[in-house]
Amino acid sequence: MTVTVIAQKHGNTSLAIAESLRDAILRGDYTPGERIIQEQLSAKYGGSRIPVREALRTLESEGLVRLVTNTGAWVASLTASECSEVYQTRERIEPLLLRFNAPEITNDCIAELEDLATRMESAESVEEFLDLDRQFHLAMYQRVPTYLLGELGTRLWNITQPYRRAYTLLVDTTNLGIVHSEHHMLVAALRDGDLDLAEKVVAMHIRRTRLHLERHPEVFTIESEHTK
Amino acid sequence: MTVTVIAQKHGNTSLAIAESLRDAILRGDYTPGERIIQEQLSAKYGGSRIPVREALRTLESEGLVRLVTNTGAWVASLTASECSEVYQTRERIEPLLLRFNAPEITNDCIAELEDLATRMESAESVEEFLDLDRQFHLAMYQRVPTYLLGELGTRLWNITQPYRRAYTLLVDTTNLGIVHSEHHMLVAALRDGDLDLAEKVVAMHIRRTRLHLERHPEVFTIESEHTK
DNA sequence: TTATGATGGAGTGTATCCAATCGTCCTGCA
DNA sequence: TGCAGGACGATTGGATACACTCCATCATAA
Repeated sequence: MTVTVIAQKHGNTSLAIAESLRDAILRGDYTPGERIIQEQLSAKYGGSRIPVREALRTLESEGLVRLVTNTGAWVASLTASECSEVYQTRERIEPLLLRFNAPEITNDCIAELEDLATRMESAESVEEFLDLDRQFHLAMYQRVPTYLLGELGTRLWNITQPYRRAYTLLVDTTNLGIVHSEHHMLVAALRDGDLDLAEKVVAMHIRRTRLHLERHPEVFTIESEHTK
Repeated sequence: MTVTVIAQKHGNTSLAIAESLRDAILRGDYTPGERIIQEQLSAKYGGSRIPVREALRTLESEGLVRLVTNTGAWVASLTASECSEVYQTRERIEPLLLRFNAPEITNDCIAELEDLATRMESAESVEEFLDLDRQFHLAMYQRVPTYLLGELGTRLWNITQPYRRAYTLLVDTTNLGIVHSEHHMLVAALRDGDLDLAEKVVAMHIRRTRLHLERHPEVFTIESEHTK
C-alpha cells in the first residue's frame, strides 16, 4: 500500500487524517457499515495510531463513524427511519441557514447558482451531479461565517451523502426533472429577494426528497441488523 | 489535589472524563474562556493525557471546548451574536424534537411536567431553578430515542448553559413570571393534544429569551476580544 | 523608546510499548 | 447435533518518553 504523507506540520496530523478520511467516506471509497482498522489508517498515513484515534473521535462526533469501546470503528450506516430523521432536521435547519446567508447572496452569487443549476441538468454521471449539487449548496450556505449553523448544515449533509448517491442512481427522469425545477425555483426566489419563499422552497425540496427516499428502503441498512 | 478515580473498566476512560468535564462546565465549575490544561486533568483523574485528549476532542465537537493546535484548550465562550445564533437554531430544532417525542408524552408525563413547572415558580436559588428547568426539558425531549435530534437538542442547550445561568441572575420578577406562564401554556397545549400550538409555544419561549439576552450584552464575551 | 531577535520553559503532539478486551475457534461433554 | 467453556489471536486502550511549537521574557541595537 502507498503511504500517503499528509501532515504538513507537527501538530495537525489528526486534523489532516480526519479531513482525508471524511473525504474518502463522502467520495464513497468506504461503504456504510464498513469496518475501519486503526492500524491500517496509521500505516496509510505513515504515523502512529494516536492521531488516527483522535481523528476517529472527531468523525464520530460528526456522525460519520461509529465507535464501540474495545471493539472498533465502523463507517456510519443509517436505517430508513434514521435517515428520515436527519432529513427532517435538515428541513428545519437549512431554511435558517439560508436566511443567515441571504445578505451576502449577491447578484454574482445568484448567477453562479443559476449556472450550477443548469449544469446539473446536463450532468453526465452521478458523481458529477453530486459534485455540482454540493457546490450549489455550499454556494448558498457558506457565504457568511456562522458559529455553528454552517457546520451543522454540512454535517447533516455529509451524514446523508451515501444515501444521496444511492438515491441518485435510482431516481427516474420525471423526478429528476422536479429536482431541477426546484433548484431553479429557489434561484428565482432569491433573485426576487423573496426570502420567505426561498425558505419554503428549500424545505419543500428536502421534504420531497425525504418522501422519495422513504419509498426506497432497499437503499438502507436493515433495521434488525443495525446493532452491528 | 484529590485524585478522582473515574474509569470503571478498561476502555471507557475518555468517555468518563468527557462526561465528568462536561458536567463540571455545565455546573459552572469552569467559566467560559478558562484555560484547560491536559496535565492537570490527567492528574485529577489519575491517568495519562491520552484519554484526556480524546475527551477534549469530543467536547470540542459538542461546542463546549475550543482547541487550538499546539497551543491549548479553553472552555468555549460566546459573543452575544453567537449566542443569538444558537438560540435561533434551538427555535427551529426544539419544536421538531417535541414533535418526535409527542407520542410518548403520556398523562403521567404531563403531570410530571406540570409539577416541575410549579416547583420552578417557588425555586429558592438559581441553581435549583436551572436544575428544574433542565429536568423539564429532558422530560419532554428524552422520551423517545432519536438518532441525533435528541443529542443535538442537548448540545445546543449545553452550549448556552453558562448564559442561561448569568441571565437567570439578572432577570426581573415580571419576566420570570412570563417564563413560568410559558411553561404552563406549553403543558396545557400538550394536555389538549394541540401539537401545533405546543411547537409554537416552544419556539416563542426560546425566541423571547433570546430577545431578552440580546439586551444584556454585559453577560457575553466582548466581540473584539474573542480571538483568544 | 521602540523594534528586533534570541532563549528558555510550559504545554501540546506523537511514537512506542504494554495491558486489557472481545470475538472466534476449538474442544469436550451432554 | 447442539451447547458451554476455555484458549488464542487480532485489535483496541492507555502509560511513558520524547519531540515539537508557541509564547513570554529579556537582551541588544537602531
